[in-house]
Amino acid sequence: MHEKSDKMHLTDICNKIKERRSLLGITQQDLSDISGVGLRTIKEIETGKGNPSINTLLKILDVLGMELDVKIKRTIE
Amino acid sequence: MHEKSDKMHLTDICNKIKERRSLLGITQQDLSDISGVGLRTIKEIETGKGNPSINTLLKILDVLGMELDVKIKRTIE
DNA sequence: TCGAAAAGTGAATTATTTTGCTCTTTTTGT
DNA sequence: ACAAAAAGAGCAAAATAATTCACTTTTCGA
Repeated sequence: MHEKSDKMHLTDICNKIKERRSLLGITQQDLSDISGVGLRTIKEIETGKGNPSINTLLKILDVLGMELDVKIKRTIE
Repeated sequence: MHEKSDKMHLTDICNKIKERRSLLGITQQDLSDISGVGLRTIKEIETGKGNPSINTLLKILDVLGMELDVKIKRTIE
């Protein structure tokens, strides 16, 4: 249950990255060059096979004009 | 500029974890036991010396009743 | 349909996180 | 003030992320 919940979250993040990059019309190579994160690492993340460190994630999100937010869970928003 | 911005974000996250745990009145050891993340790792994170992977962060946040959100940056909310 | 660009995969290496052990320092309650 | 509990740190081993290089597959426009 825990594992699954974590995985879901992680894949959600990965999907958002992939979608956002597509929307911006840049390639994985572009994202790699600009963010300084290795191309292979970006590929891993976008195919849901990665477990990046926060710093790696932040570098990528920054280029995509996105940010990370930590908040208290609410059952009903 | 990039480094600093990233660091700020990371320390923000670390601080929120530390504060939230205190609020809940549990020890680092408790958090370690419940989340399954090593005590040393939790200490590292709370003292701002860590760069946890997403999975590690999610395990901790889950116990603390918190969640991660990825969103588009807005200059003015 | 073709060919080029982009995306995905395997293997090997390097870098970093995660971890436990031990010890010191700080905090907390009585 | 004292003792116990909790938090912070150094060290080294194990696990895993990050990176490079080479190759295959898929996507996409002319």
